[in-house]
Amino acid sequence: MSREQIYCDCEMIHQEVVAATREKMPDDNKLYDLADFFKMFGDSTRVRILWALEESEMCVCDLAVLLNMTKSAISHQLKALRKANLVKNRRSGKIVYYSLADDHVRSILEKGFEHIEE
Amino acid sequence: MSREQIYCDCEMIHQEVVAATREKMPDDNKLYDLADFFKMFGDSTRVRILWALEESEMCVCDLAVLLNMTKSAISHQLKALRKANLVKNRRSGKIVYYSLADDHVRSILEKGFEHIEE
DNA sequence: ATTATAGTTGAACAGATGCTCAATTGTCAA
DNA sequence: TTGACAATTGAGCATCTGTTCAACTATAAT
Repeated sequence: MSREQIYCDCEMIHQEVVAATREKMPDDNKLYDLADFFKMFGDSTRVRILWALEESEMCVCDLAVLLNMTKSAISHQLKALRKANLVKNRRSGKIVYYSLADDHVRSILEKGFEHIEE
Repeated sequence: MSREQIYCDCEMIHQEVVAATREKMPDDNKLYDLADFFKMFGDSTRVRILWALEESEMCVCDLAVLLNMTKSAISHQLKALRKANLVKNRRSGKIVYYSLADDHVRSILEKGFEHIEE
């Protein structure tokens, strides 16, 4: 009994299409990583942080004031963004400056904007 | 007492930067919409559906078989994708065919891929 | 050393999210 | 009109996620 019949209570309607697509699809693990990557853009706090850092390097306090949130909340989100390699930081005395780590951020944000503007 | 001091227990470090960024930032509601849009790409099931539909139009059964999931689970996600204007559908008899509704999908997926491939 | 401020961290909690399950709708064929 | 199959829907449930809160570290100034 094939793997497919475990879940789907239906006859396979278009076998060739499914088979061909299965061939062309990237590996599942790649697609999980891709979803995790986009998850970073799927929260308004993180999107606003990214948009802000697009304008200029900023410290945690700047972002907290700008977004009207606690430093803690911002810091937690910056940690997630750092883990996803979307932002990087440098320390100068007591202050930690964050900036974008990736050139793709702007173009991804803009592509998204194009969509919702329609 | 200004709006900012409600939340942030710190002195504003770089007032000009914050003020300038606030000017340039899009409206908050726009950024919430943007986050909601990217949320659609932030789940592996939906990403796999989008990737599959990039190859070819498919019915719910095809997708269920391809992704090894129930029709119900697929249908729920297709509903979300439809609501976000990312997929459209057409009925032919008992079968409902889904396809991409937006040209941006491919380029957004590819931009994401570029990032995680580094 | 003590104090103050920037930033980080982990636990806890509330709300969001994705799947399952059962019931239902829509369409076609007998 | 009855039965079969594609698809949808809503409730329920378990998990994930984002914020708060309190405690902590790091750095600089007095």
